[in-house]
Amino acid sequence: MYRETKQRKIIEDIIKNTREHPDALWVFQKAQEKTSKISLGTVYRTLELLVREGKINKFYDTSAVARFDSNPNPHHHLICKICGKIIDWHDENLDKRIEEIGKVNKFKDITSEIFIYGICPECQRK
Amino acid sequence: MYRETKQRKIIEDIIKNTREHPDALWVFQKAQEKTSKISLGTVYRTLELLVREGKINKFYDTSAVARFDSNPNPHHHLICKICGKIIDWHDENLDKRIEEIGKVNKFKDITSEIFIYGICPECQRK
DNA sequence: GTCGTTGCAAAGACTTTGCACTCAA
DNA sequence: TTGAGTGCAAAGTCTTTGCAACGAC
Repeated sequence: MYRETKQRKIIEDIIKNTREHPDALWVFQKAQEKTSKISLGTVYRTLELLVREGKINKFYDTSAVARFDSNPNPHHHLICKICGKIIDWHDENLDKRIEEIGKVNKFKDITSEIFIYGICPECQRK
Repeated sequence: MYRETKQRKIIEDIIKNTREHPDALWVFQKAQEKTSKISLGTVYRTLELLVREGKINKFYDTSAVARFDSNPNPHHHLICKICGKIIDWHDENLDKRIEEIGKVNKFKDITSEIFIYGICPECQRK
Protein backbone atom coordinates (compact mmCIF):
# COMPACT_ATOMS: atom_id res chain seq x y z
CA MET A 1 0.00 0.00 0.00
CA TYR A 2 2.29 2.72 1.27
CA ARG A 3 5.71 3.02 -0.31
CA GLU A 4 8.80 3.64 1.73
CA THR A 5 10.20 6.66 0.04
CA LYS A 6 13.29 8.57 1.03
CA GLN A 7 11.18 11.64 1.81
CA ARG A 8 8.80 9.73 4.01
CA LYS A 9 11.60 8.19 6.02
CA ILE A 10 13.27 11.54 6.53
CA ILE A 11 10.09 13.26 7.66
CA GLU A 12 9.08 10.46 9.99
CA ASP A 13 12.57 10.40 11.42
CA ILE A 14 12.58 14.14 12.07
CA ILE A 15 9.26 14.19 13.82
CA LYS A 16 10.00 11.11 15.91
CA ASN A 17 13.27 12.58 17.10
CA THR A 18 12.12 15.89 18.40
CA ARG A 19 10.39 16.80 21.60
CA GLU A 20 9.36 20.06 20.04
CA HIS A 21 5.93 20.42 18.60
CA PRO A 22 6.99 21.56 15.18
CA ASP A 23 4.95 22.97 12.37
CA ALA A 24 5.19 21.92 8.76
CA LEU A 25 7.69 24.62 7.83
CA TRP A 26 10.09 23.63 10.59
CA VAL A 27 9.96 20.02 9.45
CA PHE A 28 10.49 21.12 5.87
CA GLN A 29 13.59 23.10 6.76
CA LYS A 30 15.05 20.25 8.79
CA ALA A 31 14.33 17.91 5.91
CA GLN A 32 16.07 20.20 3.47
CA GLU A 33 19.25 19.91 5.51
CA LYS A 34 19.18 16.19 4.84
CA THR A 35 18.13 16.27 1.23
CA SER A 36 17.87 19.21 -1.10
CA LYS A 37 15.17 17.49 -3.04
CA ILE A 38 12.04 17.86 -1.02
CA SER A 39 9.07 20.16 -1.20
CA LEU A 40 6.76 21.73 1.33
CA GLY A 41 3.82 20.05 -0.34
CA THR A 42 5.32 16.67 0.35
CA VAL A 43 5.90 17.59 3.95
CA TYR A 44 2.27 18.55 4.37
CA ARG A 45 1.11 15.41 2.60
CA THR A 46 3.38 13.15 4.59
CA LEU A 47 2.49 14.68 7.94
CA GLU A 48 -1.19 14.19 7.23
CA LEU A 49 -0.44 10.62 6.25
CA LEU A 50 1.36 9.97 9.53
CA VAL A 51 -1.57 11.44 11.40
CA ARG A 52 -3.97 9.14 9.55
CA GLU A 53 -1.75 6.19 10.37
CA GLY A 54 -1.91 7.20 14.01
CA LYS A 55 1.85 7.58 14.26
CA ILE A 56 1.78 11.22 15.16
CA ASN A 57 -0.67 13.69 16.53
CA LYS A 58 -1.79 16.98 15.03
CA PHE A 59 -3.09 19.86 17.03
CA TYR A 60 -4.65 23.22 16.34
CA ASP A 61 -7.42 22.46 13.94
CA THR A 62 -6.49 24.46 10.88
CA SER A 63 -9.74 23.75 9.12
CA ALA A 64 -11.42 25.73 11.86
CA VAL A 65 -12.22 29.37 11.34
CA ALA A 66 -12.35 31.96 14.08
CA ARG A 67 -15.59 31.90 15.98
CA PHE A 68 -17.08 34.49 18.25
CA ASP A 69 -19.08 33.94 21.32
CA SER A 70 -21.41 36.39 22.97
CA ASN A 71 -20.54 34.97 26.37
CA PRO A 72 -17.38 36.72 27.54
CA ASN A 73 -17.16 34.71 30.75
CA PRO A 74 -14.73 31.82 30.90
CA HIS A 75 -16.30 28.60 29.74
CA HIS A 76 -15.56 25.69 27.53
CA HIS A 77 -17.09 24.09 24.47
CA LEU A 78 -18.69 20.81 23.58
CA ILE A 79 -18.62 20.34 19.86
CA CYS A 80 -20.53 17.77 17.83
CA LYS A 81 -18.23 16.05 15.36
CA ILE A 82 -21.12 15.45 12.99
CA CYS A 83 -23.29 18.54 12.87
CA GLY A 84 -20.83 21.04 14.32
CA LYS A 85 -23.20 22.22 17.02
CA ILE A 86 -21.41 23.95 19.86
CA ILE A 87 -22.60 23.92 23.46
CA ASP A 88 -21.19 26.21 26.12
CA TRP A 89 -20.08 24.52 29.27
CA HIS A 90 -18.80 25.82 32.56
CA ASP A 91 -17.35 23.53 35.22
CA GLU A 92 -15.66 24.74 38.36
CA ASN A 93 -14.04 21.42 39.12
CA LEU A 94 -12.48 21.31 35.72
CA ASP A 95 -11.13 24.79 36.18
CA LYS A 96 -9.68 23.88 39.57
CA ARG A 97 -7.95 20.87 38.09
CA ILE A 98 -6.50 23.04 35.33
CA GLU A 99 -5.26 25.50 37.95
CA GLU A 100 -3.52 22.67 39.76
CA ILE A 101 -1.82 21.44 36.64
CA GLY A 102 -0.59 24.95 36.06
CA LYS A 103 0.76 25.14 39.59
CA VAL A 104 2.53 21.79 39.39
CA ASN A 105 4.33 23.04 36.32
CA LYS A 106 5.00 26.39 37.97
CA PHE A 107 3.08 28.27 35.33
CA LYS A 108 1.47 31.59 36.24
CA ASP A 109 -1.58 33.47 34.95
CA ILE A 110 -3.33 30.32 33.90
CA THR A 111 -6.10 30.41 31.35
CA SER A 112 -7.37 27.54 29.33
CA GLU A 113 -9.31 26.52 26.31
CA ILE A 114 -11.02 23.16 26.29
CA PHE A 115 -12.70 21.54 23.34
CA ILE A 116 -14.71 18.43 24.03
CA TYR A 117 -15.63 16.60 20.84
CA GLY A 118 -18.28 13.96 20.54
CA ILE A 119 -21.49 13.02 18.82
CA CYS A 120 -24.53 14.90 20.08
CA PRO A 121 -27.80 13.17 21.03
CA GLU A 122 -29.55 14.32 17.85
CA CYS A 123 -26.82 13.02 15.57
CA GLN A 124 -26.73 9.69 17.42
CA ARG A 125 -30.31 9.04 16.32
CA LYS A 126 -29.58 9.43 12.64
CA MET B 1 -12.26 57.18 22.05
CA TYR B 2 -14.52 54.72 20.25
CA ARG B 3 -17.21 56.06 18.03
CA GLU B 4 -20.68 54.60 17.96
CA THR B 5 -21.12 53.87 14.31
CA LYS B 6 -24.07 52.23 12.65
CA GLN B 7 -21.94 49.24 11.64
CA ARG B 8 -20.61 48.74 15.12
CA LYS B 9 -24.07 48.77 16.64
CA ILE B 10 -25.35 46.28 14.11
CA ILE B 11 -22.47 43.87 14.62
CA GLU B 12 -22.59 44.08 18.37
CA ASP B 13 -26.33 43.57 18.28
CA ILE B 14 -26.06 40.51 16.06
CA ILE B 15 -23.45 38.81 18.16
CA LYS B 16 -25.18 39.59 21.46
CA ASN B 17 -28.44 38.18 20.20
CA THR B 18 -27.35 34.80 19.04
CA ARG B 19 -26.61 31.69 20.98
CA GLU B 20 -24.71 30.37 18.01
CA HIS B 21 -20.98 30.67 17.87
CA PRO B 22 -20.79 32.40 14.54
CA ASP B 23 -17.79 33.11 12.38
CA ALA B 24 -17.08 36.43 10.72
CA LEU B 25 -18.78 35.51 7.45
CA TRP B 26 -22.01 34.58 9.19
CA VAL B 27 -22.01 37.89 11.05
CA PHE B 28 -21.28 39.70 7.81
CA GLN B 29 -24.23 38.10 6.04
CA LYS B 30 -26.60 38.86 8.89
CA ALA B 31 -25.33 42.41 8.93
CA GLN B 32 -25.93 42.77 5.20
CA GLU B 33 -29.59 41.97 5.77
CA LYS B 34 -29.80 45.02 7.98
CA THR B 35 -27.71 47.37 5.92
CA SER B 36 -26.38 46.93 2.44
CA LYS B 37 -23.45 49.14 3.24
CA ILE B 38 -21.07 47.02 5.22
CA SER B 39 -17.91 45.17 4.38
CA LEU B 40 -16.31 41.97 5.59
CA GLY B 41 -13.24 43.94 6.61
CA THR B 42 -15.31 46.03 8.97
CA VAL B 43 -16.84 42.92 10.46
CA TYR B 44 -13.40 41.48 11.16
CA ARG B 45 -12.15 44.76 12.58
CA THR B 46 -15.19 45.23 14.76
CA LEU B 47 -15.20 41.70 16.11
CA GLU B 48 -11.56 42.06 17.11
CA LEU B 49 -12.41 45.32 18.77
CA LEU B 50 -15.21 43.73 20.77
CA VAL B 51 -12.82 41.00 21.85
CA ARG B 52 -10.28 43.58 23.00
CA GLU B 53 -13.01 45.37 24.93
CA GLY B 54 -13.86 42.08 26.62
CA LYS B 55 -17.42 42.15 25.37
CA ILE B 56 -17.19 38.96 23.40
CA ASN B 57 -14.99 35.94 23.30
CA LYS B 58 -13.05 34.55 20.36
CA PHE B 59 -12.08 30.95 20.03
CA TYR B 60 -9.98 28.90 17.71
CA ASP B 61 -6.72 30.75 17.55
CA THR B 62 -6.40 31.59 13.88
CA SER B 63 -2.90 32.92 14.25
CA ALA B 64 -1.89 29.39 15.20
CA VAL B 65 -0.50 27.08 12.58
CA ALA B 66 -0.88 23.30 12.60
CA ARG B 67 1.60 21.58 14.87
CA PHE B 68 2.65 17.99 14.94
CA ASP B 69 3.51 15.96 17.94
CA SER B 70 5.53 12.78 17.98
CA ASN B 71 3.49 11.51 20.89
CA PRO B 72 0.39 9.86 19.43
CA ASN B 73 -1.10 9.04 22.82
CA PRO B 74 -3.84 11.27 24.17
CA HIS B 75 -2.44 14.11 26.18
CA HIS B 76 -2.85 17.82 26.59
CA HIS B 77 -0.68 20.87 26.25
CA LEU B 78 0.66 23.57 28.49
CA ILE B 79 1.69 26.54 26.44
CA CYS B 80 3.77 29.50 27.57
CA LYS B 81 2.15 32.74 26.49
CA ILE B 82 5.54 34.44 26.31
CA CYS B 83 8.02 32.08 24.71
CA GLY B 84 5.59 29.67 23.11
CA LYS B 85 7.12 26.62 24.73
CA ILE B 86 4.80 23.64 24.76
CA ILE B 87 4.79 20.97 27.45
CA ASP B 88 2.97 17.69 27.09
CA TRP B 89 0.71 16.80 29.93
CA HIS B 90 -1.36 13.76 30.72
CA ASP B 91 -3.86 13.66 33.56
CA GLU B 92 -6.28 10.83 34.16
CA ASN B 93 -8.51 12.82 36.46
CA LEU B 94 -8.90 15.50 33.90
CA ASP B 95 -9.85 12.94 31.31
CA LYS B 96 -12.40 11.39 33.65
CA ARG B 97 -13.97 14.76 34.30
CA ILE B 98 -14.18 15.39 30.56
CA GLU B 99 -15.83 12.00 30.08
CA GLU B 100 -18.41 12.92 32.69
CA ILE B 101 -19.21 16.21 31.05
CA GLY B 102 -19.69 14.34 27.80
CA LYS B 103 -22.07 11.91 29.50
CA VAL B 104 -24.09 14.62 31.19
CA ASN B 105 -24.66 16.16 27.79
CA LYS B 106 -25.36 12.75 26.26
CA PHE B 107 -22.47 13.03 23.84
CA LYS B 108 -20.80 9.87 22.58
CA ASP B 109 -17.26 9.07 21.38
CA ILE B 110 -15.72 11.78 23.50
CA THR B 111 -12.30 13.11 22.69
CA SER B 112 -10.86 16.38 23.84
CA GLU B 113 -8.24 18.95 23.25
CA ILE B 114 -7.07 21.06 26.15
CA PHE B 115 -4.79 24.04 25.94
CA ILE B 116 -3.53 25.45 29.20
CA TYR B 117 -1.93 28.84 28.77
CA GLY B 118 0.31 30.54 31.27
CA ILE B 119 3.74 31.97 31.85
CA CYS B 120 6.45 29.37 32.28
CA PRO B 121 9.01 29.45 35.12
CA GLU B 122 11.80 30.67 32.83
CA CYS B 123 9.78 33.54 31.46
CA GLN B 124 8.68 34.55 34.97
CA ARG B 125 12.30 35.28 35.83
CA LYS B 126 12.82 37.70 32.97
C1' DG C 1 5.28 -1.69 -16.20
C1' DT C 2 2.18 0.04 -12.71
C1' DC C 3 0.56 3.30 -9.90
C1' DG C 4 1.63 5.52 -5.47
C1' DT C 5 4.67 9.69 -4.65
C1' DT C 6 6.94 13.73 -5.58
C1' DG C 7 8.24 18.67 -6.98
C1' DC C 8 6.49 22.61 -8.49
C1' DA C 9 3.57 26.17 -8.98
C1' DA C 10 -0.98 27.64 -8.89
C1' DA C 11 -5.09 27.91 -6.39
C1' DG C 12 -7.83 28.17 -2.05
C1' DA C 13 -9.55 29.72 2.29
C1' DC C 14 -9.55 32.88 5.80
C1' DT C 15 -7.93 37.13 7.55
C1' DT C 16 -5.45 41.50 7.52
C1' DT C 17 -4.19 45.87 5.64
C1' DG C 18 -3.40 50.33 2.84
C1' DC C 19 -5.74 54.10 1.26
C1' DA C 20 -8.94 57.57 0.14
C1' DC C 21 -13.43 58.76 1.56
C1' DT C 22 -16.98 59.26 5.22
C1' DC C 23 -19.23 60.69 9.22
C1' DA C 24 -19.58 60.91 14.57
C1' DA C 25 -18.37 63.98 18.05
C1' DT D 1 -13.44 70.49 11.71
C1' DT D 2 -10.89 66.32 12.33
C1' DG D 3 -9.39 61.95 12.95
C1' DA D 4 -11.54 57.42 14.01
C1' DG D 5 -14.07 54.31 11.18
C1' DT D 6 -15.41 52.44 6.66
C1' DG D 7 -15.59 50.16 1.93
C1' DC D 8 -12.97 48.16 -1.29
C1' DA D 9 -9.58 45.60 -3.21
C1' DA D 10 -5.13 43.93 -2.84
C1' DA D 11 -1.95 41.43 -0.19
C1' DG D 12 -0.64 37.93 3.24
C1' DT D 13 -0.29 33.45 5.42
C1' DC D 14 -0.84 28.80 5.78
C1' DT D 15 -2.36 24.81 3.43
C1' DT D 16 -4.13 22.06 -0.37
C1' DT D 17 -4.18 20.43 -5.03
C1' DG D 18 -3.50 19.41 -10.20
C1' DC D 19 -0.35 17.54 -13.11
C1' DA D 20 3.57 15.64 -15.37
C1' DA D 21 7.64 13.29 -14.05
C1' DC D 22 9.63 9.93 -10.94
C1' DG D 23 10.71 5.72 -8.70
C1' DA D 24 9.38 1.70 -5.33
C1' DC D 25 7.74 -2.73 -5.80
